[in-house]
Amino acid sequence: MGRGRIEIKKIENPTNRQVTYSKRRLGIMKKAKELTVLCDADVLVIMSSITGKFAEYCSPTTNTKGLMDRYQQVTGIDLWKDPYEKMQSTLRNLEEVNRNLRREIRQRMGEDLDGLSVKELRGLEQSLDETLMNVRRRKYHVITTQTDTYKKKLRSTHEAHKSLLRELEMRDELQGCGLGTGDAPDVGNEGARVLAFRVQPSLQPSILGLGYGSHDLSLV
Amino acid sequence: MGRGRIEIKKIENPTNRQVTYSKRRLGIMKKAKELTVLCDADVLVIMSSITGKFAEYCSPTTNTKGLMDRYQQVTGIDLWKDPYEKMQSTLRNLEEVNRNLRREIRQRMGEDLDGLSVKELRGLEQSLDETLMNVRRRKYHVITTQTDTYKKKLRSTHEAHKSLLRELEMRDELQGCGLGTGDAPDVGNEGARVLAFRVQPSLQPSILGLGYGSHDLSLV
DNA sequence: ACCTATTCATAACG
DNA sequence: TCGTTATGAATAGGT
Repeated sequence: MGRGRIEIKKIENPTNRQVTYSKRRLGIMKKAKELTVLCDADVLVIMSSITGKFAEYCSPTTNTKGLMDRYQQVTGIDLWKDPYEKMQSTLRNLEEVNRNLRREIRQRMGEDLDGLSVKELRGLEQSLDETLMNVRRRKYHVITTQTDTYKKKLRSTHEAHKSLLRELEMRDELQGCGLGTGDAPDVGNEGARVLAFRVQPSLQPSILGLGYGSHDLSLV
Repeated sequence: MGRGRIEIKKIENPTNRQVTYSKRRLGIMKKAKELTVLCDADVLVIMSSITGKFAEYCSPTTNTKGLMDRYQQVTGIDLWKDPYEKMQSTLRNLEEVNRNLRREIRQRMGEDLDGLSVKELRGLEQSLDETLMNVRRRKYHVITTQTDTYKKKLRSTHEAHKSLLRELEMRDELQGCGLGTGDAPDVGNEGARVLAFRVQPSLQPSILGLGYGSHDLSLV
């Protein structure tokens, strides 16, 4: 068709190619529409030129998604069925695991114990006992460490204080008397205040919202 | 085209319609292929006649799924993107929750305590203490209940045994002497055997595989 | 976007 | 479903 036949191979001239694409695209669209009407068929056509522009025709009786769904249902081709189902099973699995974890936590909080046998209760009791010892050990360790830190800081503060006093005394001696000793008590107060501030334990609230004592388990 | 023009409306003659469908289907396929080659374009065509048979053409450079993916990406049309992404975010969320639950369990098992402050440790300690009391209470309750049950069963078995004995004695008395007393010890043995069986404590292992003392948390 | 010579698709029929 | 053919439709190349 057209002035002389053409070989069916890629048209090298880009302009020509684009023109031909437009024309033939319309042609296919028209054919698709005609087929839809003439034969009462469902047709889906999607085209994209090298420029990335998409063109679509879908018979009015359906829509793209519906037709694709039916298509893959008939062909049995996965398309996205496989990853979807995999994901779904992963999800179910995670939910199951989650339920178990929650139940375990509840049991480790002394709730929901009705289903446990004496043997299991004994095991739980022992585990809790060991945990309690661990927690206490850890607590004492943290407290000791903190205390040591404070002691060291206190010591260094005292050192600084003393050296300041010494310096002042030396200055006093160098500059002679007459400035009094009013500064020394002040410096002492200052040190005490700093200490009081530092000794304040760092009561930062749990970053992750873990508040032991107010477990509501209302996650998700 | 063809011997005389035709109006573009549904072909009423089913045979004719089917024939036309087949021919035009091939025609569109051919055109699609030509467009693919001539213009280096991606083309997807899916057709289904009223009989439900599907026919597909997809340019060789891609595949149906790939082209559909790109198509919906460009158009932004949902298609199945929405449910998929929703699911993905749900999944991520569940995984996050899961991690938190596991961490909490680990902490309630005395591990992973390094990140906790003294206050949190104190709270955990108290919670564990309370839990321990709960568990012990529950254990004693279960043991007591079981013991009571066994006692009752034992008592009722004894009653049954005694009444059997009484009956036998009555029979012996009614039938007069001469049959000996060989039956009575036998019946007694039978009763003792039944009792021994009943007294067996039902040490069913945890149905859900929760074995306190061997927590590996290797779920999922 | 339009024109037109030419090729192609296909309706009707066997 | 397949082949043939007359005919109208599609379109390549040019403006």
